[in-house]
Amino acid sequence: MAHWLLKSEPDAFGIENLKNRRNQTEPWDGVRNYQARNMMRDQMQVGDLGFFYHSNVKEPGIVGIIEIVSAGHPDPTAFDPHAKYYDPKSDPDHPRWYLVDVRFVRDLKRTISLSELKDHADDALAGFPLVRKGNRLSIMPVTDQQWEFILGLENG
DNA sequence: GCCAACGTTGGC
DNA sequence: GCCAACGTTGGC
Repeated sequence: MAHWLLKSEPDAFGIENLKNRRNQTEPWDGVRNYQARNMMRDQMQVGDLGFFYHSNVKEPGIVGIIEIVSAGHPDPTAFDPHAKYYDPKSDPDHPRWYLVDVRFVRDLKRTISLSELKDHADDALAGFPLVRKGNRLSIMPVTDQQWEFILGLENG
């Protein structure tokens, strides 16, 4: 089982929104980045767990845990001319963009802030894309060691 | 609001 | 294939 981190701006869709969805489940749509697309399409598996990360807020950080509940499949919002993330270059016969469905698992007891994570950028979290300067990836892999380390911070 | 860093586009 | 221009991300 692999681990992931998924970013979202809570102004658009935060973990509170996810909790309020039917079955606390939501398609993670609107991703328009090839690296992130490839991970959803090719690597994510049902049962994988992910951190839910809030970006573009006063205190960016990890706020909860989600589970991947579907394999990658085409993102229908790319086909919809009225959708915000419509992409005319994607069509159902040759989909360009993919998504996975995610389900709320639990809140963290506290937000583990980006600044706290960066404190470990040179040791336990060395190589973790999130703490690298200029990182813009909205979906990234988390190694087992990084996952356990970050979970350990929750009680610290 | 600023701006550095990044990914994408398109001319050549 | 190169790379300048552009739009976006996202921390601060």
